[in-house]
Amino acid sequence: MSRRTAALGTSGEPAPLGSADDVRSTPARLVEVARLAGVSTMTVSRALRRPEQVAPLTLQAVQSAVAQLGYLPDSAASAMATRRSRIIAAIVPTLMNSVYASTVHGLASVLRGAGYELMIGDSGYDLQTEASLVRSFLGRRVDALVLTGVEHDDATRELLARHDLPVVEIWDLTAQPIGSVVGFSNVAAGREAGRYFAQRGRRHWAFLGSRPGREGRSGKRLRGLRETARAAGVAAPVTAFVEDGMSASAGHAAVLALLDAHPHTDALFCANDALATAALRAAADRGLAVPAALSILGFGDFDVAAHTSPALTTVRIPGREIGASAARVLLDQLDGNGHGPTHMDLGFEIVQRESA
Amino acid sequence: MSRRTAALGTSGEPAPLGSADDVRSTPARLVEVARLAGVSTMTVSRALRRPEQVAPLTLQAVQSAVAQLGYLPDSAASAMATRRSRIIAAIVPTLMNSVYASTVHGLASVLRGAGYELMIGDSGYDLQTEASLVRSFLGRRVDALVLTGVEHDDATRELLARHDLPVVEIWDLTAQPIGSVVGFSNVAAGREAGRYFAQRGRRHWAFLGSRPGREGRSGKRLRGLRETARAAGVAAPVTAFVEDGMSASAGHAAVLALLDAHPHTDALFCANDALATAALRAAADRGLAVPAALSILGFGDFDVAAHTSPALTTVRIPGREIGASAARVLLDQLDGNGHGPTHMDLGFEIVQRESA
DNA sequence: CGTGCAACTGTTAGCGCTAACAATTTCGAG
DNA sequence: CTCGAAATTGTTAGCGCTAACAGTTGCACG
Repeated sequence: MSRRTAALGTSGEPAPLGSADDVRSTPARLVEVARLAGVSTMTVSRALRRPEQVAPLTLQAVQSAVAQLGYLPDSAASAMATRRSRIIAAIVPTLMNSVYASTVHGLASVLRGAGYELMIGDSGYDLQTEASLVRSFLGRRVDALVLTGVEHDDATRELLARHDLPVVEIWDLTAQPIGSVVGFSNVAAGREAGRYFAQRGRRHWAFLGSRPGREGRSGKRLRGLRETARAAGVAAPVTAFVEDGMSASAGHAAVLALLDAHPHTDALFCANDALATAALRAAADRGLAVPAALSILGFGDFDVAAHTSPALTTVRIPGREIGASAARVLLDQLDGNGHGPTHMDLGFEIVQRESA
Repeated sequence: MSRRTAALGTSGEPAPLGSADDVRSTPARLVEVARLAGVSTMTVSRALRRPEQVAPLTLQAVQSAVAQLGYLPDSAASAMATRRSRIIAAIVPTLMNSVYASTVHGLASVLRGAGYELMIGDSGYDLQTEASLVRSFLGRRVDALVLTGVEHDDATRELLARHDLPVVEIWDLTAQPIGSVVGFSNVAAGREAGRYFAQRGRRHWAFLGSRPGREGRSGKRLRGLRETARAAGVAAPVTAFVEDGMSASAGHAAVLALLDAHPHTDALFCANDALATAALRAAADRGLAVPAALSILGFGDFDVAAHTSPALTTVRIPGREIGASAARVLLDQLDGNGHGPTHMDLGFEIVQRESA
């Protein structure tokens, strides 16, 4: 795993800067299309948005004028007039993680298909950043908002209370949603992890997660694990926490400490696969066979999970489906199909590979 | 690597849907703030955007009115009036790949700091999709555009010619840029890969990439590799292509075929780490020791690269820096600091791990 | 051959903000 | 004091589009 700069390439192609030799004025407006087609602006507007309301000949005239001028409707102006921006915003903790990336992808593809554009913000797992993103998005007059998680800053809640717009929280469930919820039960995932350990005769469980400030998603998974421990009659799981839930080095150190303090540990549930990967290395460092001596169960089914050795057994979350469903829920509400806030549990799945 | 559904969780919390008990009218407008502060709308507008141009007492009155009403400026209206949307759009091939995700992150953080919002589109490596995204973004009147790669559909070029706005192409270099370019030389990267092989005494090179329709980034890397082969006096590299450049299974099959047809191959350069990972498995299937019998060099330094066994030696691209620099280039142009189109070569770096 | 209605097109007003300029106030120098 | 420039505030006129309503036409029907 050594890392060395072997070469730095900055040679290559030359840098002449060509310039367009194409003369053209300012982009066309609706009026100009109208003038060229010999109709009123309103007719052009209609021809573009509800062609069936316009006489075939007129339609044709408008279309050819549009083509000739290369007219592109100004959606900002349209947004002003209709008070609908046709923009939906989503805030995820990070884009670096492929699971959230698939959620975003699911959102974007459904929304784009319905003529909406997606605006993405990444909060870096920070609730204040989230609040400031929400503020900025509301200023942009987005038509709806997708938030990851069910924990939010007071400022966020206040803002959302003032601007009543469809909101969907994803990646978790809650009894007090802001609007709709599309996710899965993190508590149930923790319980299922426990059941998985119990079935395999594991008696000394441990949990590795990010420090639970308030009860975040990681904390809920721990709660579920604890519940199962109680029910199965095994000791309460020992815990280790890291500040930065995605830091491999911090995770590695935390696991070493945990294994030294609790040498009998035979099952470890990690709040995400980045931590699980670190745990794998820590186990190797201590000479523990995985899964023979220690079962390691990850969370998230990150890209890396299939490529570690041993390959990670992990909890898979249907990220893409969450995004797609959230998008559909919002579209339903926006199209006013009478749908109110929705509650969807999309579940999860334990993907068994080698580590547990 | 077996994969089995061990549990499907859909239990958990109940689903009561709370509703806000908070009465409030429509969100506040500039006029209302003005009324409350006892000044004209223009003064409020100024107080918000150029506080130094407003008398301290007035400023205070405005600020308290803003706070009291929870006023959020409508940036859509502002965009209309100023003809600046303060939105910049970026199109990347995919968000699923962490290298593009870091580019997006670099873009977003610099832009957000300057009061711009980023709108993201993923083209799925398809030039027509890119064109339709460009069309949609231009309709949104984005202030500037970031495109990945230097190959574009004619429709894209035509659209951009009509709407003259700052454009930056990233992740490659070219002698005929649309506007600015911030990237690295894919040809040079290929050449460097060859040099790396040559230094290690490899004589039978191979290349695995996506089918080069026109000459894409993958094709350029191959070209560089070929040039070095010629210069180093080794045989031209044998090649294998896959349709979907990210498909592990297709890559796996292609490499098996290649190794069977050319058993002397002792060095393989893959156009990305997903393919390289597949190659690693194919080599194992054929009982080839990596890197002793076969050097495998990847591209991209994906998350997975450090976790394969053997760990992947790969070409690292400064994705985040590309994004951040592209953002700065655009901001410079937008702020009219006299900067014209820019050409930046950010280079790359071979990260030596174990596979080559 | 007038009437009524559907189909189509046009007119008016305004979405919420800001550029550009006009008006007013302030204040120090002379 | 008086005057002019600087500082501060206000007025007017849109940005490019569309909702809402007001024509206008064509045509079936009695």
